[in-house]
Amino acid sequence: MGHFTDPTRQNVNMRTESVRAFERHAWSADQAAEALRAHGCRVTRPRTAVLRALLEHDGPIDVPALTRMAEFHEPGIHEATVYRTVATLAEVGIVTHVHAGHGPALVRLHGDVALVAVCQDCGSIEPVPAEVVDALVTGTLLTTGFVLEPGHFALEGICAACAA
Amino acid sequence: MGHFTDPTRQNVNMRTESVRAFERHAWSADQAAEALRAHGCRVTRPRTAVLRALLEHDGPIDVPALTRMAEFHEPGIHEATVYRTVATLAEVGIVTHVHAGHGPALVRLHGDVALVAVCQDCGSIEPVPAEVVDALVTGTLLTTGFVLEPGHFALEGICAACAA
DNA sequence: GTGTACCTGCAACCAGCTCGCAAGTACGGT
DNA sequence: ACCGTACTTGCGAGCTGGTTGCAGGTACAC
Repeated sequence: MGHFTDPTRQNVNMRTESVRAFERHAWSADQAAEALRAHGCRVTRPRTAVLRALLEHDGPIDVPALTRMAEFHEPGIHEATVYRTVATLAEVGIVTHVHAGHGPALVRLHGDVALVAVCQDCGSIEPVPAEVVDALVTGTLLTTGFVLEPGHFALEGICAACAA
Repeated sequence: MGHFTDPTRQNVNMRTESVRAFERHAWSADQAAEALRAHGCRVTRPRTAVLRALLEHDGPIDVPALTRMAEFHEPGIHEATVYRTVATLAEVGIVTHVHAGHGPALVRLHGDVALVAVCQDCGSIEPVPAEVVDALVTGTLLTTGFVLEPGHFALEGICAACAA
């Protein structure tokens, strides 16, 4: 799978500045718990487990995989609970979810770079450089008045490796 | 719903050149039938009904709505048949389908402009100008090597009307 | 006209996701 | 430290969008 689906490898030296910016996020476990409480939500063991799983896994991840990771911290956690937790975290502003073509939606921490491209061949997920995203958003805004929200959708195509 | 979901209204004078270009397509019913035969596919009454419905309805449309329109030409046509017909037409290259967020996929004739934006508020569908699309595709290609296929996904955000 | 391979209608099925409900638990109040 | 209540969770049923297996029908080559 993609660069961001394997939490054990980092390979930071192979990545550009914009790629590393994509992986950075503004949330720690404490900040997230604080944000939850600020919204009148309780900080429960299942929610903490989902948050820890999200923090461990940089990059977009689908709910079944996220559940398996959260299960490491909270055995027996139910997938429906993870769906509800993700919805709660989205309301609070900690995560967003993107729809990448046919498959399930992908959950990710609400970071600074917000647009990803999914390979139709191998399913890998790659970030799109911030300057390209900016050009798209401002270009669309100026020509049509449409305000794009890059955190809520994904681009599709063929990645460099599969195209070769 | 959006500008392209109501086949009875045209309002051409309110639209820009790029918008009208979006509505033009390269297919007539005869050309499409020819393309089907060239691929070894039979030209049946249900398929003709779906094609006529697509030609009547400029712009993206989901399968349930397309089925209702096709039913006008071929009463009793089954939704599963329309799904299969759309898949066949996609193989032949007559249509593409885009995934627009949460809802069903949208089917459209394989025309000249390939990227649309869907309003999360009102569901309206607007084309993105060709120059913005080109900048996105070439910018992504040059910086990451990723080959985007704008015909297969949609952008999301808030349209000018809803933003106001 | 005839045969056959493809296509259609139908219903069952599947994936992704949501919901209703009873049991459990975080946390403000005391 | 304890209690009470309102929020959360696990669980299973259910919903939506889409696919598939199969028996019967039909386009089209001959």
